[in-house]
Amino acid sequence: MSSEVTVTLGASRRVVPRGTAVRDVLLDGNKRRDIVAARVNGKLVDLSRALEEDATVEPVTADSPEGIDILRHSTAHLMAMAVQELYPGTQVTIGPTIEDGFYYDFAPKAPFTVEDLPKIEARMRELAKANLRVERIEVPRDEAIGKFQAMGERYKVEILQDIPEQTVSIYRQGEWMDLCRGPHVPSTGYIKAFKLLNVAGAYWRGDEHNAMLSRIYGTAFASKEALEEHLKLLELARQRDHRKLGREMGLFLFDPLSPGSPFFLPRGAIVYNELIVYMRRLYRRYGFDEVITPQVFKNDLWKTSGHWEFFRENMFLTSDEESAGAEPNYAFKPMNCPGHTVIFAAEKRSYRDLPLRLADFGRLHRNERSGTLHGLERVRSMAQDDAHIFCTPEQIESEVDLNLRMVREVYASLGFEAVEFKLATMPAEHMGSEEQWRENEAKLGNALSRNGLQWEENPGEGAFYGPKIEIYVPDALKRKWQVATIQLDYNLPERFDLSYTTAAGSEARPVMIHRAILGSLERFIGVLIEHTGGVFPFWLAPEQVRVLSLSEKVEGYASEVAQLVKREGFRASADLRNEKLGFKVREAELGKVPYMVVVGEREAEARTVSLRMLRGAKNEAMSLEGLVRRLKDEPLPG
RNA sequence: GCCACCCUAGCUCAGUCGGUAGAGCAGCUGAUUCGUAAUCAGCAGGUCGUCGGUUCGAAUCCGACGGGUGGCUCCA
Repeated sequence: MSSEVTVTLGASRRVVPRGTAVRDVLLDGNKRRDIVAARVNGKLVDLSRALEEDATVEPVTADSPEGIDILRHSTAHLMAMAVQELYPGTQVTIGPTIEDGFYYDFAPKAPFTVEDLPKIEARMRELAKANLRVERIEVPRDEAIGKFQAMGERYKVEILQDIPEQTVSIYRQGEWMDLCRGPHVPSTGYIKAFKLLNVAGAYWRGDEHNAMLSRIYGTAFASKEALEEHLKLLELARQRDHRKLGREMGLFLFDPLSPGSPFFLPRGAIVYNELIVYMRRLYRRYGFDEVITPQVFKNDLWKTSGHWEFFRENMFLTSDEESAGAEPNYAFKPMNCPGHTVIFAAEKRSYRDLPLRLADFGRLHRNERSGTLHGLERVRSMAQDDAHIFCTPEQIESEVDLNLRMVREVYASLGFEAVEFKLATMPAEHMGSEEQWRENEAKLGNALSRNGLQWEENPGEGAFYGPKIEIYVPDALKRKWQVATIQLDYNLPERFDLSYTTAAGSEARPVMIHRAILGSLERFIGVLIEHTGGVFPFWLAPEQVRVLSLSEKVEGYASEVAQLVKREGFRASADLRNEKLGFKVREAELGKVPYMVVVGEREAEARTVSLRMLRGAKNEAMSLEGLVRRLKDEPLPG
């Protein structure tokens, strides 16, 4: 074995003694704090890592995606160190980086509160200033177990026991150490721009049967400026919160008398109904038939469907006189599917009837746990643009394709770019055989790939009756919400003993596909508000045109213009109040009315209007016919 | 449901050490008749989320409950 190794650094190549630290070839004596780690033969390593073989070495800077991740992870360690110093007896668990930051879960003697954060932050700053060396130590796994056991860190011991490798790495800074894969920044002085954001409860390993830990969220950036910018962005996102905009724009409200169930006000109901109108147009084109089905069903239906066994916790139960004060004998529907099987089974079906696509905007009620409710994005009362497709096994692929096309059309026309596709696979609690599940998962995965869509697996997240394609879009704070879904189901047809007559005259079992494109209209509207900042496309705007009169003298003309626009089928109003124009413009801007039509004596005289578009600085004079033409030219999707 | 926090006028928020509440906006009334993001003045509006406790006295301290916020979990 040679005592030297060849290092490739960009275009140059050098020979250095074996065991030379990455830092020495990369920094060459320069004090550069922007390089936090290195990539050696493609693997991320510490700057202190010794080169033991020929290698290509690349610097990882703090502002690169990998670099910022390392910086945040090191910040999480710094936080854990500060916490354990300040609160002796607190155990550490895990502290990963997440999008835009990091968190660390602790098992403290008493849960942390936000008041603890400044103190922890202050200690972190001291520790950063001390510029402690961050050292990687590799030890046999069993030795590490003994070490952490001695430290009383039973969560770390549990983690170690699940690690298959015989050697593990520990990172030490000062007296403090933590089990960690690394890499990390060379010393705590690298950590300059960070902030602790909030505290939250979190179960150990995400399982509610386990202990409740105390989680602290924070973030770190390569520079103070980048941190400031991020905090500003968070603030802007809060401005776009659909709950805030919904109240300000008069779209909906919530009342403690029905927690988690929105009241859509006249303006919000317009958005709601226009979305339904849009979907109905698509249904005609894509071949769906709309049905209207009951709100409550006897328990027998839910017992047959499996909801009684798998979904009862989430159902609102109710009774009629037959229950005679005993157990509730009815339940509000949480899903439309069982009701649709009733329609399918009501007639003798033939292969000629398939695919049968039944769409339903029926209201659904789900008793979601109180802590999960979140504005319009998680509600207890909702309607979906729901449909169930009954088809032959051979039709599955073309039906899934049809719905994927529909998903793409809808999200493209509404301007959503960040759409994520996932394939949710068999959950622990499920109906049907594993073999059937795997086969169906493959079918959905193939459909996604066939349609040229990027997708990831979401293991164990399928519905209890089948695997599903889930489509996610983000809200203002980048939280991802599932909107559309396409689910394969062999189980309900089995449970309801559904059948159709084949061409050969035999009886066969249909397959059901559950699907929604917008998903819950409530959630979709919530996400749409945040996506658009409340500035809806023209066709969805609750108020499309507002005529602003300049003075009492033109009241009549202003009303006439508004009437004309209304007769043409647009949602319009006239602001005839005795207010200054600037004030009326301001209110229309805040109300996000796309067309502001200003009329004064000049316009009344010439029978014209002065058009000001929302967020548009200049105004345009035009005839009444010109205005109507402009409105009619506004695009309508579908 | 669990952990932390919050709840004062329709909305956004002040309210010191425990001494029975205050602003801006919105609303109402009046004046102003106005050219592209806030005209002026006056009036009215609150059992301080609810219930209980501590105290001579509670918006303020403690507890329970309700609702909400951020997470966990669940899920469209």
